[in-house]
Amino acid sequence: MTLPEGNAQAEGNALSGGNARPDGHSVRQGTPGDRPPARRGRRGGSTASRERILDSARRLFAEHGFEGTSLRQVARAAGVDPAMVHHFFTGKDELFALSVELPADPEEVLAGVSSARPEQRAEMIVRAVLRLWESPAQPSLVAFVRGTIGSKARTALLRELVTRTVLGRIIAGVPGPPQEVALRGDLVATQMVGLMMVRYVVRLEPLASAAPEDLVRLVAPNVQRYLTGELS
Amino acid sequence: MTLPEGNAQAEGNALSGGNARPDGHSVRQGTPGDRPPARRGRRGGSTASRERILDSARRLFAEHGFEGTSLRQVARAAGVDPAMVHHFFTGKDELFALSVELPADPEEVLAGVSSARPEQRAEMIVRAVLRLWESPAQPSLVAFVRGTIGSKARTALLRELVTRTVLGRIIAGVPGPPQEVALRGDLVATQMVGLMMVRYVVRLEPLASAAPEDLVRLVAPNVQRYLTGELS
DNA sequence: GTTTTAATTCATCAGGTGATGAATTATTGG
DNA sequence: CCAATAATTCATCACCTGATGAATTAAAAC
Repeated sequence: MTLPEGNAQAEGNALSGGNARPDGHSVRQGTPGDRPPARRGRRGGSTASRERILDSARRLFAEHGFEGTSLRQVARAAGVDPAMVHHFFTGKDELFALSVELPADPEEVLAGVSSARPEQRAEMIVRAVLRLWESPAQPSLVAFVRGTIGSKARTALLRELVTRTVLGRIIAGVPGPPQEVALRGDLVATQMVGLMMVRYVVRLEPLASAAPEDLVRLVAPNVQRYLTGELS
Repeated sequence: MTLPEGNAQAEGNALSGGNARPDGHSVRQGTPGDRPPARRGRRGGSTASRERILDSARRLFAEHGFEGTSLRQVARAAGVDPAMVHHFFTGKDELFALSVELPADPEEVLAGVSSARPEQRAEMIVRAVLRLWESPAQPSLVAFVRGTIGSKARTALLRELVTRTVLGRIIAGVPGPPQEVALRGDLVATQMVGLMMVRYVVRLEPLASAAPEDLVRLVAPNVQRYLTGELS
């Protein structure tokens, strides 16, 4: 339960293997399974380390959450020295923020939603959310959820983000007293959050494998009721 | 962001403060703010340490998740030596399991649901879930969610648990082909999970403060559609 | 009243953590 | 060609982690 399945994927990088070591610094005789100690200094060719670190961070944060992921794990998965993480990023917080920051602008994802007539909005919302989560941003989003839910402080940030940048667009122009409209927005959030959690995080079958179009058909009517329907 | 707000609540426990220390073991001169080093040996009076540890564990797991919580934090919050945690529990895993294990038997919570006619089941489900989460079990449940979502492995356990002990009871007797019925169950899960997340974990307002009866009125119809309604 | 058992603390271990500063090597600009 | 800059690794630091074994004290059992 505690072991984080260390698959280091040691990345060959076969350059001219100069084993010459003129200074007897310290031969570092690790267990015989170690790879040779990786020449120092800048490498030739393309220099993709920064991106590799971000990719690994995304994957690991998504699997183990923020505190469950160490910088050394990230570095190992990226085939890179741990100090590189600090070379490219100021620390774990920045790394988390950059690998996990909302990988899509809500403004863009919900484009058109707030200008559509409220009576047709639900389908647009469901479709937009599914399109986002089916995109390459999915690992980042799962990471975002995992890292965010795990801590009370970060959950508070999420609350602010959702309230201010998402819900506002969803309920814009919905008729009714403000309190009631705000509640409608929360109810929509209820359904959408549950959909994301069950499909992408917990992955309940058969829903996790259902076709997006089917889900729109199934879920949108309920969302529409929350938005503009009778709440008797 | 990293500091876990160390409120140790140092618990007075004013017994006869014997500062006598016949053996010069090692005087342990900490920073002057330390409380005196707490006589050894068994204490008189009631012996509630085990429960205090479990309480603190629940609170901290709920706030910081599994890996975000250390045994020493738990011990400090409980006003107890860290070794006590290992005295009462075999390790962090057992502590987590015991402080966080589903604090209510699903069989009991969903009592009657599977024997009720499917057409009336939704209201019972919503009501049962809300009753559970409004009960004293709420902190444990939040802890369960936080600790569970934070790791892929534990999420898999959650998936099994939900599939086998919850969804089965919910969809028992619902007419239709098995695949479709299973999908209905997942859709219900979608709505209920979202409700719990938004109301109790993320705490979006005004929904977080709404009266349970209002929520039943608002949410149950949507759940009923998933269970037995037209899924056009 | 003595023995057994349980609760409590202390000291310590081996290892992991995030972070830093220096050394080494390549690329890039002049 | 040479200087500046960036990428990479190494060797650490101070600290925190989960865990263990022994010592001390009280309560329970007899």
